[in-house]
Amino acid sequence: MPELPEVEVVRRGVGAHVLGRPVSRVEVLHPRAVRRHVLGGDDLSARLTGRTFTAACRRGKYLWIEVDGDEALLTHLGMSGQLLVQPPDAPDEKHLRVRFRFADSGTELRFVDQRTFGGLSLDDLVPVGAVHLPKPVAHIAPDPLEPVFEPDRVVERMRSRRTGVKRALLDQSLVSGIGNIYADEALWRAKLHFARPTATLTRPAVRRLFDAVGEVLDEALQQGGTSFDALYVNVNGESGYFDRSLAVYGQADRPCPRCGAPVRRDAFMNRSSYTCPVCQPRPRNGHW
DNA sequence: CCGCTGCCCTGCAGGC
DNA sequence: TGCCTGCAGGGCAGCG
Repeated sequence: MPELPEVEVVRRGVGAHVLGRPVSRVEVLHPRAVRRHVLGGDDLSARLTGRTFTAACRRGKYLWIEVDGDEALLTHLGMSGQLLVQPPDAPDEKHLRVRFRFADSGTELRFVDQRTFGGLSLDDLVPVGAVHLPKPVAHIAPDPLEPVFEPDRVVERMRSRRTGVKRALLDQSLVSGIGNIYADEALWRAKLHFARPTATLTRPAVRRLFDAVGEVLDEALQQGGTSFDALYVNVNGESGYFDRSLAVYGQADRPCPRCGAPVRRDAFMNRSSYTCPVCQPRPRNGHW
């Protein structure tokens, strides 16, 4: 469940259900789910057994659970990953990849992932600036909901790029947590076309864009994230409701909520971009 | 260093 | 009915 609001919903669920509970058994049911754990599934399992989850943390779309304070079980949900808290007698999900049992014999933590783009690993925590991050997350920029996010600095970095504004929004080393849905929604709110060159944007325009990013992420989080189908759920298997508030994402041919013009879909980066052709005119000659 | 393409997977919808 | 293509919310290696 991919973008920041959905991952944050899962982080809160994990934090509420598995902290302080010693792990009694880890079953790795699909090797691809632990491919980023270099020493393999048996090692992951052995090193977690008997230890206790102490905190649930997140940066951008990465989620990790600190283990006794010095290591972290790092998770990326990829396109279709889920972390579910389930009673031990609940039937195995079709795409169950990793199961964590606890010494109290209560609920299990399950990693379920249809497309196996996501995965788990156990990593050392390293200091990065004012925070500690799992090593593979060290190069990921702060997300807009973190206290260490510095808007002015990110505005300048974005303006110094030589690329289109949507490509920059999706670059997790510039600002993290934004994926295809919230990029399109924020660009619509800021009335910017996805191909607008970052270098042609004024400082106030980029600031307005990041204001829009912050608003759309906050609103989505308040509604439990965006769920188009059963693949995107919280730890209890429940869907979010922000799909009802989407202005343009997935809304091809439906009216723009602001001006009524039909929303258009364009191919972009092997994916799709949705825009209002009136509110977000395509830039011409590298300008607008 | 930076920007960009291709690829890793499974499942579903729609066209033929 | 079944086969094929295109598409899906992500990230990374490797290229120029």
